[in-house]
Amino acid sequence: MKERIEKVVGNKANQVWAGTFHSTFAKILRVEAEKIGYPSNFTIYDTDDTKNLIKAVIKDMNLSKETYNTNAIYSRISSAKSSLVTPKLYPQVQELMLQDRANRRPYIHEIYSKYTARCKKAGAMDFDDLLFQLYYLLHLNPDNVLDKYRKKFKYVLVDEFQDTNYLQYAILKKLTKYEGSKQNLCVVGDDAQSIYAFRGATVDNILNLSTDYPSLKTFKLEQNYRSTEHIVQAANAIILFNKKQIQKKIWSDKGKGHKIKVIKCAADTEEGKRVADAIIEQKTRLHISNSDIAILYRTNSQSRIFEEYLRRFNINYKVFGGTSFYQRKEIKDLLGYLRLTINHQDEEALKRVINYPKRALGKTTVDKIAALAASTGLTMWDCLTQVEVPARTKDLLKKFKLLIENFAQRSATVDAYELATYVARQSGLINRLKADTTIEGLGRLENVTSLLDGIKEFVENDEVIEGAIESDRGIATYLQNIALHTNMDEEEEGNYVTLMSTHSAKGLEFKSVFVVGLEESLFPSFMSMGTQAGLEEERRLFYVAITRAEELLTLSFATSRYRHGKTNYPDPSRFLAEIPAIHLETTYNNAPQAANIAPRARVSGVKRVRKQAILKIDTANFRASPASEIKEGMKVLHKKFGEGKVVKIDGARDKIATIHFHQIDNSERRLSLKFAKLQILE
DNA sequence: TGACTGTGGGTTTTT
DNA sequence: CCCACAGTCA
Repeated sequence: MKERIEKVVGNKANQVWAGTFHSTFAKILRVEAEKIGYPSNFTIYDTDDTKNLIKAVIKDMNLSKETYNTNAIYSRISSAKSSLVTPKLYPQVQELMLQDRANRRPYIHEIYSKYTARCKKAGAMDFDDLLFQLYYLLHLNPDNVLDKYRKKFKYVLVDEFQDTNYLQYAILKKLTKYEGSKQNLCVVGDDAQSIYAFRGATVDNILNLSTDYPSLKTFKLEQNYRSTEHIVQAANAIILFNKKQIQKKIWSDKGKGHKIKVIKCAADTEEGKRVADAIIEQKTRLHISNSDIAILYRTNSQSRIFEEYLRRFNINYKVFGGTSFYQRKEIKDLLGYLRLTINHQDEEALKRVINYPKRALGKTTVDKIAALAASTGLTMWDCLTQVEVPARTKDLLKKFKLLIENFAQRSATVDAYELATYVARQSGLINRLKADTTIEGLGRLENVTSLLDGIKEFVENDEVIEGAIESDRGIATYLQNIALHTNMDEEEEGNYVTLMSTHSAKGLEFKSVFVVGLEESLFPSFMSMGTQAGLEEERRLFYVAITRAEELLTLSFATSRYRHGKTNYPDPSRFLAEIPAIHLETTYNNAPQAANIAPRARVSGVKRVRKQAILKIDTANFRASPASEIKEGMKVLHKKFGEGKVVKIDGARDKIATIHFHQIDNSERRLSLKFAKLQILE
């Protein structure tokens, strides 16, 4: 998105804040947190941290973990927050209390309340807090912070508006709807593509818009510029099966195009092979390249089979989403140390690293600390030296505390990369990993190394973000970035087939799309098939999936599938039967006919916007020159942007150089000389 | 304290 | 099938 903006307005794009709701608000909170009683270096709890903390609270309250299922409680708390129900308010909302009582879980409000207190004590916000706390910041309006952001964001644009929830909309209203506001709000959305109801998104936000903004102007975008007619019409036909929808007729003038192909397979493994076969065929007969192809599936675990065959066929691919890099144990361990270093109160981080690598501080000791913390109201960190334990353990605890304090001291003087490297070594993590010489062990060590590389890259990114409140390269900002990292961030230059979940594919497009695993219970998922609303959301998801295709759409299903240790024999998805036969190349019940794709029919289309090429620069011979020697008119070399000419230098103390880089995209970039590593060429 | 073993349960999508 | 967790024993 930022790259597209830059193409239109040039370098000024730097001044635009563009990001997810979560990342944008986290950026604000990083500056304003202290106004609402959080430290500015607050931790962001991810789903694992959140669930672990909920588990701990349930245990502390001596409630049965069968009745109080962690996932159920989490979603209860999350939706309460997303509807602006505070822990205090919760017991007063009859509807919620009645539901809880009906489910025999009357103590949810207490868990919610204790959970919230623990987060606050730990200086931590969960994903929902980034919205919730921001709302309260604007609502309580200390130091007239509301005015500051209203002035700052004179124009607000929201994409994929159908996926916003009540709370996000409430925040938007705070920012754009007030006495004297120009109400410069522009939203783009499609109710047919609403696929996040499970996390609180509501189409009501679209419907309420004209009430909240009476001068609203609506523009219907009914022309599809992406796909050919068979695909568009099939999509139209499918969405008609939903009762709840805003009427519209999408059309395309890109010609009939290819019909939709359906592949029937005897087994999930065969599906992998047949899809790989079809990809080879498209590549050779239609000259489609890897980067024009995507395989979309309902669940991330389906990727494995396709990976296997793509590898076997030597087709380059990249899997997005799933268990992300940042969720791997070894990565979370190192991040845990870093989190604890910048925020000692972070309980989840402390529990994670206190005995890893082994320091003889096991369950008994940790339980004692946790109990003391619960009874005194102190944080676990403070209890490290207070808890009553044998003298030997006392020493070990002291040593651990000193270790972390040493990291913290060091963080004041070195950059994030040096700190992380130091922590990785001094904590014993590296040695522990090195001791494991299995293939997996080597992989884990490699992961840690590439995490360190990532931090290095982050530190060396010296471009000035204008209009940003801070352009911070500290470890706190780094941790925030990765906590809110989306899998779009992983997109990189290269000619690979894309493998991702249908959810992740929203907003993207490919010449050729394979939607796989079209079986009852899988797509639609058995989790949502039961209710009309659930089923309609699955159908919208299918709608999203097939409308990613520009020219070629292939659907596949298997009649037997191995899942959770058992072989299942699913029926084909009902969605297949909802596609009018006229758009299908073959009826999937019959044996496949010979493909009627005209040979050498070259596929055309707009090239997808890709990340700009990264210059290959000989980093081995790169030697940064001292900032003080950089003068206007000099020719300099930058590790990422290549050669450039210093156009001008502004500022007295914090000097900012405007440099014209001709190798990368012929643009001017403003770099802070405080951070910039430039080598003087002449 | 920590390694080891067996049991049992869940099982989707994402910030 | 895979993971988490409880219980056992040195």
